[in-house]
Amino acid sequence: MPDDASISVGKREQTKVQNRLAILDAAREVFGELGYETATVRDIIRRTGLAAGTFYNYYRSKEEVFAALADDGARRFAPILKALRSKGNFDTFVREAIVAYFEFMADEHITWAARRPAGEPHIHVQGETPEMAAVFAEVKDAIEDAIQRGHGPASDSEYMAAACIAVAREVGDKMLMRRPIDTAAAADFAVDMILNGLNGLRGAEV
Amino acid sequence: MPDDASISVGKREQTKVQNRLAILDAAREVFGELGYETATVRDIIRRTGLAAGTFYNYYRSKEEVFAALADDGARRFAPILKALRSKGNFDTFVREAIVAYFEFMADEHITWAARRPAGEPHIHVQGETPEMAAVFAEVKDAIEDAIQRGHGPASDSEYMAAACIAVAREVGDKMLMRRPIDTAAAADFAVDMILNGLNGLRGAEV
Amino acid sequence: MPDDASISVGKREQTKVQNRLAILDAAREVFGELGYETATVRDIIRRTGLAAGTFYNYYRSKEEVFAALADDGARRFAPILKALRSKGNFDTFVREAIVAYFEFMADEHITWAARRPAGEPHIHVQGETPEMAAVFAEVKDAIEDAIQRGHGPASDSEYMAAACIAVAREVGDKMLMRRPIDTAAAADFAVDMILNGLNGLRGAEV
Amino acid sequence: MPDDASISVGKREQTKVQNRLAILDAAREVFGELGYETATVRDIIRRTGLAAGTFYNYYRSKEEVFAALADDGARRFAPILKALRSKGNFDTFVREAIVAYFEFMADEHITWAARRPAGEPHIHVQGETPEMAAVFAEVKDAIEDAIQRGHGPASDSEYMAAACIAVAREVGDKMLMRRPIDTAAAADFAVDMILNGLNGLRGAEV
DNA sequence: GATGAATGAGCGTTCATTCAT
DNA sequence: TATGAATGAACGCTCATTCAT
Repeated sequence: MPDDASISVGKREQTKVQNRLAILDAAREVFGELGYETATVRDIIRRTGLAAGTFYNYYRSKEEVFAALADDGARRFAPILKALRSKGNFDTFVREAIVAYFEFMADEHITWAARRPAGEPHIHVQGETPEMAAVFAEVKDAIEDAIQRGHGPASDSEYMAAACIAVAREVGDKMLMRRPIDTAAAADFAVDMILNGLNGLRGAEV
Repeated sequence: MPDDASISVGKREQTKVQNRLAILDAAREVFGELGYETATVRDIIRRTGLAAGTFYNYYRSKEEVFAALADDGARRFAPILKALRSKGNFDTFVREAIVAYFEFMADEHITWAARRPAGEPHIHVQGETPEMAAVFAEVKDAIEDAIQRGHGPASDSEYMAAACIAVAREVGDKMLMRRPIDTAAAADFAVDMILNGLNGLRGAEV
Repeated sequence: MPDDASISVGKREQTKVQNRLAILDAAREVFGELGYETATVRDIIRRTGLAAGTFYNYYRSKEEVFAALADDGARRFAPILKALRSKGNFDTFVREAIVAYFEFMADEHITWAARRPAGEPHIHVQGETPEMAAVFAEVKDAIEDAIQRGHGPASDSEYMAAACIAVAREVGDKMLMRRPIDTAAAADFAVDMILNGLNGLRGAEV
Repeated sequence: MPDDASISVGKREQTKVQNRLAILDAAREVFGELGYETATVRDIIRRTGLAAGTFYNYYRSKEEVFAALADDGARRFAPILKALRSKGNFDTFVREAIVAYFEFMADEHITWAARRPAGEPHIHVQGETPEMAAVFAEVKDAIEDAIQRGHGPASDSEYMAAACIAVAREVGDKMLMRRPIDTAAAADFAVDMILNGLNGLRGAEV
């Protein structure tokens, strides 16, 4: 028996975390490929190679895996964002939040940028992956927060937050579909767009 | 067999178009109420009062009705949009497109603004109704078109279109959830946001 | 086309009633063999040879077929019993009720006397078939009714009804297991037992 | 390893019997609360706090625990009954057997009188608890035995035993549902009913 | 012997789709 | 063509049972 027994873990625990991860990974993929609604628990377990019943040793439902995934994403992104909220002016905050968001997406995208079943009427569903949704919600909170604390323009704050998020999200999505993925350029664009609109971008007019 | 069959379209043809319409109407309602994913063919035919099999004489699947609905929406909105493309400068075009879009949405929204299954992890799915999706695509085409013909700022046109659309869509969605529905205010906001960004909206800064 | 079309029925209707009957028959058998609790919807449909989904075109659940079966049994036995309630004294009533009950059982028993899975701890479950249960309830009502109307001995009527039923049921069960089935003898025994007890039966004592 | 292992049964043996008892107790409760059919092995082990697999070190199936429970009940009741068989005449035997049976039931009933799932088509299933079933079987044996040894009336002994048991069982069941539980009154009734029938009970006739 | 995760059959049910009428 | 019952795959989920630890 090894004397480092204290740091080792039983094989059982090992396979347990492996399985849990396998399910999470499979779920991430499946949600990404099929969308939350379409995805089924069976799709997920099928992909893990585990038995049907095993899924329920880890999660009680599709909703629950989804939540787990979302928590995970949020947990990892939240501190990044939180660090930004306090310092600097609004413009800076926006820029840094966008940059953080885009980089986070770029890091993670391999998983969730997966193809969609082509022919389907998928209608522009963004951030379908739970992590994305969670990250998205974080960004949104941050922006609304900033706006409400007066660090942003005094306009219809709900519309503003919605618009900012929308731009970040869409541009982020497009960014991920290009090769190479250029987060800096995308962030530049998104920030300009958010802060100054199209007119801030243009050299030539009609 | 009635002898007046000769003076009009055959009864057959009549009921044929009636049925087709009934299915489309039912589908619109059902998609609006349940969402595309959740809606089932059964839900649709149930609402028509027709027999299950009859559905398949008109459409081969849920996807197909969806597409038909989308075509319909697009067909009705396209001319509106087309009228705008030629005249005026880009700013005007954007404003008018947005206004047209918002008004179209407001007119139609009764159908598709219907409740969503509340507790669900719904994640920002916009334009769930086929007409909306189609209208959306039209707007997008128009913007990209304008941009590419030089009637807009010379920047990354894909990002630009995406961003414009994103703002229009999100703000439009939010608009529909308020009472009263104020398309003018929403359009003002969206246009300002698109053209000048947050800084164009603000009086006070940090 | 036959001119007696008015009395014929479409082939569809025909198979519909056939299927409904097939399901009822299968259900009766299955309940008889497995018991209500153990029986599954799938057991029932499996026996019909129909597809799984077909069951649900006829009944919404196991409970519902059960109820249908019970209704059927009760409907057929109730008039027999009702005819007895008014006339005669209590002894006569008891005798005739028992006779009616036993004969009814004997007529129907082929279905529900079916074997039970031998090794199971089945614990003396009588009348497991819905028809039986229904018939039983009828008998019970009749007896309680008679007792309460004073046509019976003034004792604890609940105990009395329970005891009468118990004897009828048990003796009836045993009767069905013998060959040939002798309803007269069984009825004689049961009536004597109910009216006079063991001492009424005996010639010799210890 | 403790050196006091020698002075008592091994710890192993101790926990072994403890576990066995825990399972039996849990099973008794569960059967009482849920009924034999509805109860699952999982229900039983859940209640013991033991691991799922442990169950199978003691019993191979639900049926087996049931049998064990029944044996237990029978084992405890058998001597009581046996004491009665030899002495006295048949009437006395019947009375004493019934009294013993009713008192045994009343003593134990806390466990197995537990609620049944109310709305269910439960159909008069008696003696659902294994002990009850076993005790019941004992009584039945005793009666048949007495009858066959000539200590009872010379009639159809199978019918007689069945009828006696039936009365005892039903009246016993009803007795347990009343408050206060009056074993004496119930026994009086049952004995009169068994020995003299309804006519033995009655003051007034039709 | 105790553990408890894995297994996979099976359950009730819904659904898209077919096809005889 | 319309009908609507039949079909059977698939779904979410539970369960008895096994077996590596």
